[in-house]
Amino acid sequence: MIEGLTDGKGATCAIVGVWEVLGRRWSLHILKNLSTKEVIRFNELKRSLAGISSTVLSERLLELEREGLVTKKIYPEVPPRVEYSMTPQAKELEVIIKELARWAEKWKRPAGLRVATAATVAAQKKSSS
Amino acid sequence: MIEGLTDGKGATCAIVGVWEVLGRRWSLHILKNLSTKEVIRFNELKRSLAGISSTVLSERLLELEREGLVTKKIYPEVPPRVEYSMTPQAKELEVIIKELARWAEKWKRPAGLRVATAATVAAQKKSSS
DNA sequence: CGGTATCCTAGCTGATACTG
DNA sequence: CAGTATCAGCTAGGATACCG
Repeated sequence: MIEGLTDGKGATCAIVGVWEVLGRRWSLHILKNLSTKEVIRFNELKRSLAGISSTVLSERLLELEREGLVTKKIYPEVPPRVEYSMTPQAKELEVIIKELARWAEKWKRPAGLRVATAATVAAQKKSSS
Repeated sequence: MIEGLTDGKGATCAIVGVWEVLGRRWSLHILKNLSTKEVIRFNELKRSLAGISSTVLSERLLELEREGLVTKKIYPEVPPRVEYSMTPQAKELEVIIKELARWAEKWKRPAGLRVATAATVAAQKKSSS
């Protein structure tokens, strides 16, 4: 039984908030890139995420900040400088994500190899009847 | 540095496939409900997920099956019976999700309490200059 | 019972343009 | 540099209807 999700009563769901944010496109990649340096600036981050737009990056960062995973430090200079970094909370999360990555690696099936699906099973039964 | 994601080279990304599936709505809840019983039938599962439609449940289950997290067993009876269950792979994942849940619980901030955001920080600097 | 087929909509996403 | 504003396209998700 997985804790942290409701039993259908609509209660707490501690996971759900983070899950929604992390499930969004780019979130995980942003976190990954943040984990490579202590601090990182907006455009530096953007360059490292080939294909992301300022709009989306900015939005993702805001969401991550709201979830307490990212800290933003603004230097009131011209030109402006903003540095992003991971919070301790995010660093703990990183550990779990690494486990997840290990899990994914462990179970990764070679591309093209498919397990027998229910459809396959059904077909077998049908042809043998 | 989080492993399992590309370095921007477009390579492996073992996590990404699962992540896309798990990030979708209901996926986690389906997994949770599967974890409460050895096997579960379609409509039983549907009833336990108040609000989900057959369309989406079916879709999610197919995705989870493709990711190797769910097994489907079809009994060629009338009326048809289909049983879903978690794979060993999914049971290992469950452990990680529990850790994630513990993490979420640990860092959960009481509703309504907000950390100082960058906007707040900027405002403070501005008013003090 | 256990789905698929179809359609519709909200929201995410990204491109473009602009600003302090 | 570090964003926002605006708009357009697409897709995920859900409602409904139907089928083996």
